[in-house]
Amino acid sequence: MTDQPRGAAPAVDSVLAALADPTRRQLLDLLAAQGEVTATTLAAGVPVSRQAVVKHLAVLDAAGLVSGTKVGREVRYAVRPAALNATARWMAALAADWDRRLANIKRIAEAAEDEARR
Amino acid sequence: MTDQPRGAAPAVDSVLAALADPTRRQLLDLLAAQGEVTATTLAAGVPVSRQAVVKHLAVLDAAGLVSGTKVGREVRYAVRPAALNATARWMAALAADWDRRLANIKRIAEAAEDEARR
DNA sequence: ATTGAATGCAACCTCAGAGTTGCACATCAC
DNA sequence: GTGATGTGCAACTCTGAGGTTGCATTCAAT
Repeated sequence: MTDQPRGAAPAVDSVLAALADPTRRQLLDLLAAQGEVTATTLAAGVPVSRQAVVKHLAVLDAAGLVSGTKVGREVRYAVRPAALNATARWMAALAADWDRRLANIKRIAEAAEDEARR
Repeated sequence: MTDQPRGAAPAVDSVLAALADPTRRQLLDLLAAQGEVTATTLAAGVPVSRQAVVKHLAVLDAAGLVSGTKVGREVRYAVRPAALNATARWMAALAADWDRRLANIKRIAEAAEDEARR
């Protein structure tokens, strides 16, 4: 039931859901600061277990916000700005659309008021 | 609890949490399309009860995305683009910051590689 | 080959929030 | 006034996300 009106809408859905969690935002911050690190390393900088971090990284990965690269026996995660950029643009477009519609509605309302005033 | 930071600080936190729910996004869409409507009217265009809609509107209101105006015995809700705009800007800035950090990290990594190559 | 450290998988627990129903309280229309 | 319509409040259910623990597995290193 998750239809998105805009055709090119990527996974705005999942990006928003991913960003809604504060722990995940913190993880993204750590990732952006440290570049490529493993889930175990990240777990040290966050008040949850490694497993929880892994789950969060899976969500972020599904949203396209991070990517994992297997290097030997460990997995290095890194942040990917593309999906965030896309969502930011989507959001800005949505805000503009609201503005447009509101202006239109206001215009109609004022016209109706003039009509009634006569 | 839910104190409303009037004016600037739009609590990106609560905006993201509010937008994470698909039903709330749908409600925002309906609101943007119809201008000022009541919760009862909105409930007709969404597959949940009026009470559920009221709760969602409360969340959206706390995030600054909508505002309710009491007119007689009914409450007209309308969309407010400001908070969304602010969040979009925040997100774009965050993406830019990630880009900056990633570029920096890449530079450092390449320098280290050169160092090791000698 | 064995040992140690890292990841992956799975079962389990807990609680916030999405949704419902029922009823009391306003408010408009007559 | 009375009746009808709309809103607000409260109790309740229930699913899923966030978190934990335990163990199996993989890989590097000596």
